[in-house]
Amino acid sequence: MDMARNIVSREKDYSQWYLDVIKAAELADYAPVRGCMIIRPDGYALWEFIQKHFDEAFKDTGHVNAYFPLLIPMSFLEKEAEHVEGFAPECAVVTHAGGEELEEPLIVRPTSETVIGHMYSKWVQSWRDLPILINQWCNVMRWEKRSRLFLRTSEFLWQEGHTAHATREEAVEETLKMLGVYRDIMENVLALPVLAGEKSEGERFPGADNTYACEAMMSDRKALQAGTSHFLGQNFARAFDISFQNSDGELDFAWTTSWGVSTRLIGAIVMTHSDDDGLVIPPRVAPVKTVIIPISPDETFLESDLLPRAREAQEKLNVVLGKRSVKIDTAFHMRPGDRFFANIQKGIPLRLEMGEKEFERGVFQAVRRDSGERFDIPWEEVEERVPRVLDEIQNDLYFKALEFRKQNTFRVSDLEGFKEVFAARGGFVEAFFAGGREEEKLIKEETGATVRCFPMDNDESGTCFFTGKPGARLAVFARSY
RNA sequence: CGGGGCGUAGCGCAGUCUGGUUAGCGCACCUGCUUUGGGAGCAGGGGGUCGAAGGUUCGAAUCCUUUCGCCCCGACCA
Repeated sequence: MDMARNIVSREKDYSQWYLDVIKAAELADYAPVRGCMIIRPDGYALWEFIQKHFDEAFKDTGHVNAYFPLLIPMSFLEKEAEHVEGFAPECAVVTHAGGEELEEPLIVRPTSETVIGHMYSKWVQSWRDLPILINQWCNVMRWEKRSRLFLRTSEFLWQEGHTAHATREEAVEETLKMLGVYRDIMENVLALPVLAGEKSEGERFPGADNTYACEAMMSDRKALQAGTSHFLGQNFARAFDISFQNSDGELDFAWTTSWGVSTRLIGAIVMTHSDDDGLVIPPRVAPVKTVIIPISPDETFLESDLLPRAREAQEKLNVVLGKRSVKIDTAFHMRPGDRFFANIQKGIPLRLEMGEKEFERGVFQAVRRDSGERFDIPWEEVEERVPRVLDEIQNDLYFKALEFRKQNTFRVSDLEGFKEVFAARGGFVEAFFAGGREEEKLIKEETGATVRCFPMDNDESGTCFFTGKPGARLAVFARSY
């Protein structure tokens, strides 16, 4: 297949490739305001599908949606010491409104722990009021010095879950449960293999006792934090006075959690699955799962034979794959080559092409976006075969990404081996690590790599590669976005 | 916030050093004809206050000053 002429190769310039893919697929565009982006219809449709899967899972685990305001009194932020320190530098502040200077400046929310904490303190009096399990879908703003479409923009869309519990155990369980929900959807729906684990001290959410994250490897071997779940202890409950009377009649502070995934996931999909021809979307999140492309120079033949066939297949497939998931390409003003490329760059998982030759044989020529593989699907088998092929694509994308991660994950036991990996092509490095903030900083200065997480499903321990201390936990290091 | 690069048609660029026709090329767009199974061909056409402001000059896309914006690379972050 010819190289796409509007997309630079990954080999040549990875970050330009990323931007080219997004542009070619019409996912996003730059906004007139620095650091902000426009999410175009195809990008937004992808976000809606991502949202749909997460939202279902939140509701299945007992959460409900609500909405809290965009503007937060500046003083709220200041109630939690670490929180203000972490977020103040990147807050946008509203000082004027209605033509007058405000008595108290308002910040545009960078996250909502503070307002939500304020409200929870009103809503909670008794242990019977707990747990509170609320999620909100909204935009947030964190002023960024350097932005990148989907990965880091000043304004972004996300979901933030905020829960309050009567006991520490329950809150910890919630934190880990939601991490598991994230992992499940990322792997099974977005086809992103992720490492779920605990963050290091230096990477912790400002104000949290503990932060957990799902870390994914992009196709340039760098890590991307795809979602986080925080155990906030009683820090915010103390700051906002979320107190309640327990069943013994004693006053206690609630235990809270928060967890979020954002439009960054779109960036993760792009950088995990796409290739030099453009976007590749895993079928389960693809707004358009299959496109039918009737091809003929003969208008009469198109109208009387090809299009009716195409519509028939579309209707049948929409029943099995979901409403509106099959599109018919009717861009007949374009030449066939242009039409193929347009659909390739859009990342549509499967194309069903049909011209005179296929028509005579009663088949579609199916072409997989991920592998380029072609094969015939007889008309009468469409409903049965297409979903199966889409499942195969979904599966193959996941395992291909998993295999890539495995191939680029290295176990090291000393600093020398550690440096070698990052001096070469980079990747994930597994090493026993017992250092703190200082050691992390030194490692970052020397190699650019940071602790991505201490993976959950690993209870090995060994000698720290950096400090030589025994009994160290296994950490995964990488350069990251 | 530091380093680098760039602002000329929707996109990509040339022209700027060395000021001087009516500011040009490719792609895209519009019209017509011929085409049509993996990025078509021919012909015609539309589209620009050369990022902005000030200055030098008979004359500025080009020189000077100021300014705004964007992209890339680093430090900080979902």
